[in-house]
Amino acid sequence: MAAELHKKIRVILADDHPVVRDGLAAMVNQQPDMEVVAEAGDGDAALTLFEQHHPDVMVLDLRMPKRDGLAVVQRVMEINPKARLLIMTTYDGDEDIFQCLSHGAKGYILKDAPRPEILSAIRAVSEDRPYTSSTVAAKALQRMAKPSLTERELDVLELVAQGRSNKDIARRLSITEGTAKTHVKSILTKLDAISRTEAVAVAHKRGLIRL
Amino acid sequence: MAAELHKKIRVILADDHPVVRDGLAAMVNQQPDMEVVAEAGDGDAALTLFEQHHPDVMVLDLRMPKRDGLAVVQRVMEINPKARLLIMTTYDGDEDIFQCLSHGAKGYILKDAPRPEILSAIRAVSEDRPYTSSTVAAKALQRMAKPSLTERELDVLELVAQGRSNKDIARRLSITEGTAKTHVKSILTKLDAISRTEAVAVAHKRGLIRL
DNA sequence: GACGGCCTCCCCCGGATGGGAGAGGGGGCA
DNA sequence: TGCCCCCTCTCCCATCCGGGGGAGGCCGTC
Repeated sequence: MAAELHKKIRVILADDHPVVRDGLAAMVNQQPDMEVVAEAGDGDAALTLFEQHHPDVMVLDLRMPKRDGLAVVQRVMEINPKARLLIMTTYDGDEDIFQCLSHGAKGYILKDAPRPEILSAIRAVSEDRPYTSSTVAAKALQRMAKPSLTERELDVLELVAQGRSNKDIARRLSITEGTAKTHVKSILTKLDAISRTEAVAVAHKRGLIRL
Repeated sequence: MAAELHKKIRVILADDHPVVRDGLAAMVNQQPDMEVVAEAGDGDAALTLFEQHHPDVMVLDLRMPKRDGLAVVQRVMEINPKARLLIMTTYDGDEDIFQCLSHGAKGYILKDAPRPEILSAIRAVSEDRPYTSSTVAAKALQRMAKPSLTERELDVLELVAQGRSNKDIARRLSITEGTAKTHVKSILTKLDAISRTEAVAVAHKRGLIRL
């Protein structure tokens, strides 16, 4: 398969750390079968460059200024549903990866992956084959088994994580305190937590919330 | 100052992301006045390589497997109090940086810093001049003004963040529930929070706890 | 139409939590 | 020695929180 010399894999890198971009670029450009055609430091730039270059693969950091990885994935898939996106991030507990994958990203890989794994992920995605690191695959299975929170519950959870009281949450969401309590109780049940503080801890661990 | 050709700055890089090491190495080795003499992927390796090479500067990631940046700083300063360490991390809300700086690290810089800033930080530290990014300096001032938690309070805070009840905390720390409550109340006062959940949120924001 | 999920609201109640105030012992520091 | 901080423990009390229910309305799908 490395014998296909007719065309190099054209790659765009999007990551807000110059250092990481340098490392990836060096790694990619050393390969005979791929090359970096552009680099972006934020989500907006990634979109612009994607439309300019139409790369074979775009490597996307999940956490970026201006527009995060998920937003970029959504927009890119609107522009070109056949786009091949490889999500790259630091933390493997991130809930967003599932969102990205379900929105059409072809692969997911951790930043601390060894070089060969990163390169083979890029090659896989370039050929339209999905690539998911084993740890993520395992988490996906776990996740399927567990009940997921509704939109409203996520709204409430976010406020709970900020340390708001039920009364305060009710005020901010324009619902009664009783309803807020109902949501909180539901969250506790689904996350298998005894207190709101534990729920926040669990939510953090599962990447349901950030910041 | 770039005219001092008699000796290159000898640098060790310690970071658990191969990609980041590649990026830094490429950047450093392009400079006429510095070179990378070794790379480490975890804290233990960093220590071993430090003793082998006695570099002019060691660039240290705060979050590393086996032994984190702070532990490496402490150990290195025991071995050689004159060692020049540059701490590098992703997140600027991290409380550990102050620990590192007070334990003798010479500089601190964010991973998303532009290339020139990283290079000048390495040069500064190599000349034994402190280097601290402006955002960190600002935070340090803020921090001085605010009351800091005691050791015991941090113990309690960690358990609170895990979602433990006062009773549970008391059991784990072998104190009475009343005492646990006293600590929690003190934490709330110092962090200016109304509830334990808000305290956890504030603590996260200030980098007092992790995970 | 019937079913089920989601959001909204309601009830009761015991235990946990937070606010206020006090107090003793130990260790460090002037 | 005296002072101050930290850790420990105590008591009181209003409030919040979490567990147990139930229930109506609005959506979809089957």
